[in-house]
Amino acid sequence: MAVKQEYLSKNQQIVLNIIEKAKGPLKAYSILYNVQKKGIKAPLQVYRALEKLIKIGKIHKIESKNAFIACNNSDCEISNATAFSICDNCEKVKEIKNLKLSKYLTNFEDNSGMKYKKYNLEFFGLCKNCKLKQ
Amino acid sequence: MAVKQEYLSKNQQIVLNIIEKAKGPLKAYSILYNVQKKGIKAPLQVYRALEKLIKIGKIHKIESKNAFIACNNSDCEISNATAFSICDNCEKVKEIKNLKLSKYLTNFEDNSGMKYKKYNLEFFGLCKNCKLKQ
DNA sequence: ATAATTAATGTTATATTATTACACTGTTAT
DNA sequence: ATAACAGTGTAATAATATAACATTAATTAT
Ligand SMILES: [Zn+2]
Ligand SMILES: [Zn+2]
Ligand SMILES: [Zn+2]
Ligand SMILES: [Zn+2]
Repeated sequence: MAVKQEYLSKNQQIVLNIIEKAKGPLKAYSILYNVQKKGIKAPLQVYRALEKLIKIGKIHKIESKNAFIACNNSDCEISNATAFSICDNCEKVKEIKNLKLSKYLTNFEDNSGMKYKKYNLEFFGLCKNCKLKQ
Repeated sequence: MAVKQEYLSKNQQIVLNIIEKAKGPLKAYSILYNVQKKGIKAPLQVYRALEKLIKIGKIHKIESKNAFIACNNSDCEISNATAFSICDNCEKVKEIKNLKLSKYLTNFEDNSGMKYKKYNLEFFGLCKNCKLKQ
């Protein structure tokens, strides 16, 4: 399978680096504060980089948190089929890789027979750590 | 099955009414403008009502749109297990009622054996109307 | 019945998230 | 060389959401 080579611009690379280094999802303005030493000064520069990175599947937006996380799947094709687990307590977020799940949802037809070309699924609960501590 | 009776306050009822009458999801500030004649003056009054209505399952938040829609399921239990279809073109949103899907997701275990107590799923594609017009 | 507790309200101010508008630069295609 | 496109920089502003504080109403416990 031929993988499309994506060249990242300076700002896109800076933003991607910081998201990839982070332990959890980052918010746009937190990214901004962290990259100001690198010359990125304005929100828009961050948002533009985020937009591109999402488009090419390098990162995803966690919608319920307005935050951004690096893609955990080497397979880019799955970027229009995303699933996450989110801990209600410590806010830890993990991208779920599960072929059965993604197949099930990609092939899902609603009652009217309609199929979809993209989905985003967010699961909530307590992560292992937080479950133990209770 | 005993259904817990929920009494809505004045503001909650006003906000619910307008969301239920709407054809599609409403944004918080659009709700605000629409209820100012009824005496609700500030964003916080709307957000507080929304918070409560979400909690009791009368409405849901469409996370990818920051908008709010009335629940389409008489069964309140499903409010922690939500699925929507969203048209990329006309932005029409429909709550998906599908027992198989909700069972599948409610019972889903990730690779580490973890189960979740809540999920939200958003499907994207073209609705029937928009598919025809293409 | 009254005190304590909880839920809701009203209001102002402010924080957070995201986009519009405009001028400019560099790269690729014909 | 010109057009088309993707990216940049900057300022201003729009849109979404919450904090803080004072007050009132409704519910529950004694
Ligand atoms: Zn991914
Ligand atoms: Zn946790
Ligand atoms: Zn519902
Ligand atoms: Zn449509």
